[in-house]
Amino acid sequence: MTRLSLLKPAHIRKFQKTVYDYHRKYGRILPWRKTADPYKILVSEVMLQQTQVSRVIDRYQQFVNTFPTIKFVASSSLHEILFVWKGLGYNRRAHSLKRLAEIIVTEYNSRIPSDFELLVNLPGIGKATANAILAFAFKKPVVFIETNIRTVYIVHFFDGRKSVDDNEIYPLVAQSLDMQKPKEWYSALMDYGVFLKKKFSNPSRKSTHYKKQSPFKGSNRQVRGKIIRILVEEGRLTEKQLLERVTFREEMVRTNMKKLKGEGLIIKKGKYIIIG
DNA sequence: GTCCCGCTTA
DNA sequence: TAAGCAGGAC
Repeated sequence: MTRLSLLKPAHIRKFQKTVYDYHRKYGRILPWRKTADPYKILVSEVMLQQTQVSRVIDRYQQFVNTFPTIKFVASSSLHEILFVWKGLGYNRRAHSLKRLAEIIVTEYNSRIPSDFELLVNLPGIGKATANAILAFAFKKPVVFIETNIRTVYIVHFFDGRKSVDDNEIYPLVAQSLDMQKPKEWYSALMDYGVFLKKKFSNPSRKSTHYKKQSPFKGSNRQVRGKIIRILVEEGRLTEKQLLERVTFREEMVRTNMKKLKGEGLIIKKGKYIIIG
């Protein structure tokens, strides 16, 4: 247990200066930082879940060009949405985004809520994403942690520690938060975190939150990904055609088709299987 | 706790 | 070849 729970004001100012100095010199220019549209910021946050910034930039541009407002997402088919999503991975996010859009259009008059409880109850929006939307879209001084933020605090305040829990980090995030400019502060913090990660070879491994992911090759994730990709490209296929195209063990393909059907990502229409 | 995706970088 | 990614749902 650390006893760093209360920081001195001078210490806080010095830390903030370090972060802001880095940001002034090396801060990233990102398309979703140029807009004030909460919808577009929400799209970026969902895309950025477990996905590198460099891979999101083009998809984000393409997505907001294709679907300029949340009404376009709500009224488009999942197939149209997945067509733009293709290659980003975690296809459930695209499904969540469509369901979320339908809820916001029908229940919230097409406006993104600026309330944590309302946001976090939307499909595909958890604690981190809800708070990121509040900070970046509504400039609210919320306290939250994601992987880059975690890295910064572990490096600066837990040097020498082998294991750090998020509950030890939250008070420090709260105390060092720039209440006047939460959007700029969190942008700077994340940019700085990316830098520290390269410099110290992923300090987040010291987090109790850290977890290594299971191998991708031969996994259900790979099979699911392939099923979705082929259906997005071909539009519709019979079960027989799909089994021919997805070159994995037939039993494994059938199992994953059932799961995808259960989740609403694919459906059976007549003799064809199509994107939900 | 496990599962969900696919790409870049080292 | 492996690591890791502006996490979420169950």
